[in-house]
Amino acid sequence: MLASIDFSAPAHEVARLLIGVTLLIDGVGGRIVETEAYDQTDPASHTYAGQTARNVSMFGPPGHAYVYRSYGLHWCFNTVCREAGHGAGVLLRAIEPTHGIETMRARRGLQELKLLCAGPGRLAQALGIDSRLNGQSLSEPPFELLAREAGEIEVLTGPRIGISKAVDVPWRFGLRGSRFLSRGFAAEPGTQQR
DNA sequence: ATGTCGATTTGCT
DNA sequence: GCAAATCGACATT
Repeated sequence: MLASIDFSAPAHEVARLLIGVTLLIDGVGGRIVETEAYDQTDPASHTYAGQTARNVSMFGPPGHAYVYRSYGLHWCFNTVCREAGHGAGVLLRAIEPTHGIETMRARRGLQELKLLCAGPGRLAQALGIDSRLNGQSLSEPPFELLAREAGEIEVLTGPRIGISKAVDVPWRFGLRGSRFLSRGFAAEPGTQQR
């Protein structure tokens, strides 16, 4: 069943809606368990200072991909939010591997399931994400978004990771109880730290 | 279990 | 020139 996400909503709402949704690229991927929201009013966002060659797709239509290179070597994957021109998006930080696990293991050169997609760079490597996908629509191949199963899920929130500005904005979201998070949430003792 | 360091693109917010 | 929405290797406790 296809997921119907309203990507024109504010980034922090979309970030919450995406938890539990299954993302596949060429049939490979899994259930989204961790996201972070960024928007143009946010000093930690790539779009804070306006449009540049790197971030153009974040100013494009919602429901498309923004892919950028992090620290010069990792790819990171975002979904663009709000109406075109707002420069808002959601960073996918962790996925629970469910589809094409052997493909992901091969791409990552790694056996351990827990670390296959636990982190934005790892997730991008496992799903084969690179700049070719930048600006592409998420409602067309190779992308597939499947609605989460019926029933309640609990979403945790906390401060975002790896930034030095707006560190107190609680725009990191995670699926409670998942062992596939990139890190635990402070509010939830008992969840792993790594 | 925790620390530090290197790889290397992008924009200077 | 330098910091960055990161990760893995290697060192030390």
